[in-house]
Amino acid sequence: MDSINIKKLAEALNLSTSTISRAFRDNSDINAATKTLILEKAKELNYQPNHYASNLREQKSKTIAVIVPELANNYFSQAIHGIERVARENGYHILIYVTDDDYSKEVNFINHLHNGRADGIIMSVSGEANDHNYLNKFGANRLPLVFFDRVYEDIETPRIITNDYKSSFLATEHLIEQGCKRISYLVVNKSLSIGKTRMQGYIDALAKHNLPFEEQLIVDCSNSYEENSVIIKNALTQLKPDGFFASVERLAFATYYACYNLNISIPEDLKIISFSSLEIAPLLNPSLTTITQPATEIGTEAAKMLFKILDANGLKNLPSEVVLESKIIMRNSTSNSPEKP
Amino acid sequence: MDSINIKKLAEALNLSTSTISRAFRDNSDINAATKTLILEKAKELNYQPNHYASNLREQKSKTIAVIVPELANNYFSQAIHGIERVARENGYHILIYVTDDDYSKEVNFINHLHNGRADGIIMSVSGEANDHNYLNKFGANRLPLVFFDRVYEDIETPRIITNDYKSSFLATEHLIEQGCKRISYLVVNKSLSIGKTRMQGYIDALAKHNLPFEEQLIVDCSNSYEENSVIIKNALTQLKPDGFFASVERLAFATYYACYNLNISIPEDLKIISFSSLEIAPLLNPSLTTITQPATEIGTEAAKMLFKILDANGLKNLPSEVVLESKIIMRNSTSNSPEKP
DNA sequence: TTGTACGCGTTATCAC
DNA sequence: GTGATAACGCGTACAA
Repeated sequence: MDSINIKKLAEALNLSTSTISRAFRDNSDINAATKTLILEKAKELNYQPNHYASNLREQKSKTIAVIVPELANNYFSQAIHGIERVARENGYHILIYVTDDDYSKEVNFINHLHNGRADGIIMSVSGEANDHNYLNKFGANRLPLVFFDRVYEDIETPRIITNDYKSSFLATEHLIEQGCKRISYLVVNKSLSIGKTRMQGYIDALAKHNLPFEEQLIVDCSNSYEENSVIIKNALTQLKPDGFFASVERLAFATYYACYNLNISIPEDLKIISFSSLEIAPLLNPSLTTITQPATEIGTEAAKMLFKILDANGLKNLPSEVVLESKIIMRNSTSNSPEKP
Repeated sequence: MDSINIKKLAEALNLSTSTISRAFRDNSDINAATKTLILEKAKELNYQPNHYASNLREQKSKTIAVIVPELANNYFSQAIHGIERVARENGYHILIYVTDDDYSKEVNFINHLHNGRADGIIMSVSGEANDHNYLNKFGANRLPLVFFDRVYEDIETPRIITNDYKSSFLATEHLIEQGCKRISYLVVNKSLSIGKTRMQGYIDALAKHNLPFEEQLIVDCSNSYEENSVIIKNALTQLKPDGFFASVERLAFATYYACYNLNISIPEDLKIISFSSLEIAPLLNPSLTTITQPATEIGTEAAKMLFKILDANGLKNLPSEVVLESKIIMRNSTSNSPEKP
């Protein structure tokens, strides 16, 4: 491996390594002429300062890590896209870690990242049912951390979230206004904060409209497509709901399949509204009424927040929470007079 | 910053840094007892070897970079998911770069990556219309590189692709068999290899079935949703095709919207088949007939290929091309007797 | 404005 | 089996 380094470049130009180094930083004084000379030669020889050496020297990595539960989900892809853009604009790179909703992977990732590999972490969490204390053991050495969407309530760190309670309330109210009397709430894990918050909106909307709340109408689903299929079919046949409020888009899709299967027609027999970032929700059969979160913007804001923390460098009068607005977009899956769009 | 390092850990245990270091590698000889002692203390003090120092020392980063044109696309999300899994299993991390189909960004990313930040690159290219020579200037120092899906034909490096020609041929034939006489081919950039290959399949299938090939039936679209909307509407009204073969899923979606708008009914008036990795294609209205690429598997194979190269360490009798099979899944958008599924 | 010299945290080599 | 030491490539005091 005869790759180029600062020393060789220095020799080639008959200069010292420090001068070369200076040519690549903005702060140091250096003769403009020598600087251009160096940069030219560097380009010619394809030299770039070694990232790891710089990092070691400067004790920072210009890298942020992004941890998400899954990737095959429009919401997270869009969020990452937002993060990537902001990161790049700031000269940062992003590392991606997928937990597959596995708490132990999350813990592993976080632990490993504390070896200097990243300057900060943006995470949507996976282990709400578990112990979050692993995040505290780093003490003051914990990397700057920003939560988005799925958060640990008991961990003190900035978070970017959406107004889930209000959206859920309005979503449920929308179903009620469309005539639903027996609305079921589909959730992946109702003990998770996000599932809980959304459920509370649902419960309160029922109460406001004097509809009884039945425990059994809370349908707790899993992460497995097959299991959900069974669970949802059972819910449909046994509970006989006339409305579904899905807390996650995946559950709406599973419901569509189940309804096709059971010959239940949406929206005549069952109306459904779902949290979803799917851009082609209008193309579904029937088009799906969604609560759409500003996914890209959430990513953007999360990244901006992280950079604020990194810039602040200890000063801690930062906003601890940013709440963005989701939008309810009404379509045929909750319509009373569905027509082809 | 009083973070822990190997020296402090050594002091805390009254050992030398070398011994500590040994405890963390698998190869070196070390007393089992001291090793467990060290690992325990390390855990207690939350010590991990600094990644950048190790990298500097070992001249490798245990990191691979993934460059994709876009992220808000099921295909690439799934591919990245596959890559991430394999990388993690090999103890590697992945950096993500999104070019937004901008050639200059791609060049920038590649250049920057050659500073030691990554050990290898997996890329789906963005700049086919441009000069690919920038990849050659690194000479023997070029990082190991694997292309997937979108490749530069003139760059010699392993690639993971799908049998696009055959799929396209079969897709077109399928439309013909369903009774289409006037099939239009929707492409984003017909000069790109992927657009070209798919087009050739289309052309040859027409020929086989004695259908005339008309230049104007090749509809060249853009990356802008608005522009495509206009282009496709024009194509529908002016060319009056009875079949669409979309080389990219985005164009199929745009067609759906256009047809809703123009009151053209799919599949009665227009049949459509598209390359797409959308998992909920069955839920569209009507359900979309797709050529589905094994996206996750492509990612997996690309990553495996890269690791093979990294392991081979120069030995170059590696397969230069892996071709995976796409599947055509027939649904209602190309059906002659559509019924609700 | 430029050069010298040291150290960032780690690991490989060579002693012991 | 363990310790001392040099080197990885770079950036910055400090000296010139």
